[in-house]
Amino acid sequence: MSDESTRVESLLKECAAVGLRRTTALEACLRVFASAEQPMTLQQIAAAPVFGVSCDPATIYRLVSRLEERRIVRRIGFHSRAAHYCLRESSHQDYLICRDCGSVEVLDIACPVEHLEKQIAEESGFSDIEHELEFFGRCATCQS
Amino acid sequence: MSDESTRVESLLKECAAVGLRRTTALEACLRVFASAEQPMTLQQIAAAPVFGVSCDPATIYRLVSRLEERRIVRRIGFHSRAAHYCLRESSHQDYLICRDCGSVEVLDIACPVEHLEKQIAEESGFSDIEHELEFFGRCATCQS
DNA sequence: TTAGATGCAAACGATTTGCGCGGAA
DNA sequence: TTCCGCGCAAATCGTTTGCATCTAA
Repeated sequence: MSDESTRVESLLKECAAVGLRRTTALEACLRVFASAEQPMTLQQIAAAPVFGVSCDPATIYRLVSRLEERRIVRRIGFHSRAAHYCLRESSHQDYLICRDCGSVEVLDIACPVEHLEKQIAEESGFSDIEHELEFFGRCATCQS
Repeated sequence: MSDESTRVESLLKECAAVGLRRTTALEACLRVFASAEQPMTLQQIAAAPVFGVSCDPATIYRLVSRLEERRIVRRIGFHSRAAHYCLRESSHQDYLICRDCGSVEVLDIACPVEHLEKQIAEESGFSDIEHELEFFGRCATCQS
């Protein structure tokens, strides 16, 4: 609650610092992200109850794009047609996705590849390396 | 060459074994996959010179979907809007993608997470687990 | 006052589906 | 002869963009 509000407040400061205006939509959007358990699609964000009925998809699209450019949110691929987004602030996460029902679980493991990034950067000449690791399988429910 | 033909031939046998008919499109499609250096999009496949001028995208879509269902090809997300596909036969690969120009490199590293799959399966109840690991960065060219 | 945001509507690109025809088995 | 696979055309879906209006700074 208050915990989440504090979080949103600090995110808003971060946004202000990178030149974003404090609009209703931004605030609502951050609130959605802060309370989300999992990465969300633009549609899911737009449909969240924080926005009265719902919000214009184009607005959400541009808003989230701005947040992604400023590196406040991270984009995740999964295998669905729609992209998913989550806050960058939380530490890096890896995911386990059911290829039948599409459910997403956040994996609670020490990410095993972070140390590889430096090595790969050196060998390839790439800079600013990040990674994305996903496991796909069939969840218990879908196996029956 | 002849090496590639042998490979295509063996893939065709595999296809026949899972109930696919030996059509011109299937053969051409497998040839494209066999000679591809990297995962390809449906569009790239459809535009390959092996198909006269080009092939109907719907045909490629259904063809590749069938191949994916039969587990002959694997689908890969990357972050582009279009999905990429590659043959499953080759051993598992991890990728390094430039987030500016979209170029794809196949990483020549021992994949560090394969041993995690069993552990994750046990803890989560998921079955048939596979993973996808991608590194994103800016390639040397895009840094200038 | 003014540059950045929003809403609405229309354009796009990548699938995805319906349907009638043709060819592999 | 039968059923799978193909091409064409149309529908979907998730963005992505143009433009006029609004508003935080």
